[in-house]
Amino acid sequence: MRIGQLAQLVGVETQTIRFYEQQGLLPPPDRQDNGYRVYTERHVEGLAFIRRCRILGLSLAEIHELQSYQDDPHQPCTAVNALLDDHISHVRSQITALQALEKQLVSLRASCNDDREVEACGVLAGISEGNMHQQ
Amino acid sequence: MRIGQLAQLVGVETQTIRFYEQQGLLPPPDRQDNGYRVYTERHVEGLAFIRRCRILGLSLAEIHELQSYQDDPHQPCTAVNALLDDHISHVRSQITALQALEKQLVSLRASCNDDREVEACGVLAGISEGNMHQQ
DNA sequence: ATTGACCTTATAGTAGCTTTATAGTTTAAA
DNA sequence: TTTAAACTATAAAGCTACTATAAGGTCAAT
Ligand SMILES: [Zn+2]
Ligand SMILES: [Zn+2]
Ligand SMILES: [Zn+2]
Ligand SMILES: [Zn+2]
Repeated sequence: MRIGQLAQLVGVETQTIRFYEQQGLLPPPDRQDNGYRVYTERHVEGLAFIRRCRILGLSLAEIHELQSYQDDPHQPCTAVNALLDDHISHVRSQITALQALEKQLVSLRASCNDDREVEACGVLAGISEGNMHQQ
Repeated sequence: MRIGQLAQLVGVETQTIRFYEQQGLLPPPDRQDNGYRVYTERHVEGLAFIRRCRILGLSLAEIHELQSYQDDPHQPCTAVNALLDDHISHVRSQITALQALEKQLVSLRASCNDDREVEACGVLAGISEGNMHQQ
């Protein structure tokens, strides 16, 4: 199968596939005489794996790490589990930070109703005053 | 005041100040004969405003928009409030997405205890199987 | 005279693609 | 058969918000 078919099958753009190949996440496929890439079922699986990892928010580096574990299937899987644990705590701290941010934004927004002039806008005043606690 | 003093006062790096100037967020200051930038109190306020906006998660484009409102102080402030509302809903949708993600990751993690081989790792199997719903 | 701290510009790197430019190949319609 | 659409290729730039590096000019003190 050629790159366009693979792209459609997995639901990515062709450039993304070339990009993953360039980044070492997808093995370089064979080429036809005209230089066109030829993909196999293993590439479909590999690409789908990458995409599902991306949907889970894993970075390309983390995906690369997972792949290296897959290449050595008789190791204990503690490292895989640890990678996921790290990622989960990463996601959790993002959530916490965003929730604090939301609170701050909502209280800022509450300091203005509409029907004012910019000059007297509670939002702009709130930002300009700067009695904010970081983070 | 020169760029280093401004940087220290507001708590950013000098390159960041030049970057904001280049991006049109901070007005170009006067120069000494030797080419050194000379800043005034207005630059201090302007830079502090930018930084507080950044802490609130506003993009440079959004900050630029806010500045354009400030330049026209007798307009009604509805646009300012609307910008903040948009930003809040943006933040909220990020939170929602991350919470869904966390749930997915936690359930994936629960499908493996340690003490398995990579071959049998519940996490890797869970990703490879691909019975995930997007987003 | 030379060290060190400061300033200048220009350029590249970060993440994960997307977009653009330019060009060659295949396939189908006219 | 010609030609146009659709596909492929590579290389390079663009996106965000900086950060880092390089190579050099300026200034005060030693
Ligand atoms: Zn992660
Ligand atoms: Zn307002
Ligand atoms: Zn926003
Ligand atoms: Zn496991």
